[in-house]
Amino acid sequence: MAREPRRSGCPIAISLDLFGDRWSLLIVRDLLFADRCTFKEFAEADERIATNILADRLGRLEGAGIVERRADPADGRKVVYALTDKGFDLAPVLLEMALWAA
Amino acid sequence: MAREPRRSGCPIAISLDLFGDRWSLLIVRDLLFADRCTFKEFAEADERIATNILADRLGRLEGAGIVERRADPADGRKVVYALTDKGFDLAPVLLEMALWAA
DNA sequence: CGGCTACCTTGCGATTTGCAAGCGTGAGTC
DNA sequence: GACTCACGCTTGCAAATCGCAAGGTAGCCG
Repeated sequence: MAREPRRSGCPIAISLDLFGDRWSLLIVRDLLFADRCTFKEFAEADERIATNILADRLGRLEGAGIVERRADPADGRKVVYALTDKGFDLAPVLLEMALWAA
Repeated sequence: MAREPRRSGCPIAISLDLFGDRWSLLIVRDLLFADRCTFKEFAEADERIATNILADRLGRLEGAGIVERRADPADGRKVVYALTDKGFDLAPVLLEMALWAA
């Protein structure tokens, strides 16, 4: 998996390097608004992300400190994903995007 | 140039279908904050977008009603791009992204 | 006209995507 | 323990997209 080089110091460009694609923010949306937090639940969202892309994006988001993975203590097969504080801070971005489209 | 199929009714997904890539919002940023409005100026921004990608993204943004192209009356070679109202409405999205990265 | 500039377009190799199938481990059942 | 399924990935491979470089067309400038 190629690591994105930082293209410029512009904060907007930095943000886009981290989640400037058609899938990353949908995962954050699911975590914030749709109560989805497992691999399977993300994969079953309406937009039908492919599982390899999903695994890649979850890895990147984790690497960027936006989400955290934890084993489910109740079921060792499950991995529960959760937003970090940095991830929660993306809520206004998603909110503005939703407002714009509406 | 493939037209994106609408993947779901979610307003966030709709937004991402239109500008969910690493370049589209940088063009909007240039128009909003950097006083850039011609092809050459966009191409010379720090992030160094390739010219074929730039032409493609400008076409998509125009198709989405986010930017408008006009011939420069003073110089027939130049094409001046400008944001539509719909394009200006993206300012809060970019602002939140910049705040998040900072 | 001749040279220059602005805006694209084309060719093409490299990367990324998307679909499907498969794998490994843990849970539940007997 | 053996058997079966569920979950979270990984792999293979064709197709689409990207990015670099080069070319092409039309307008300006002398």
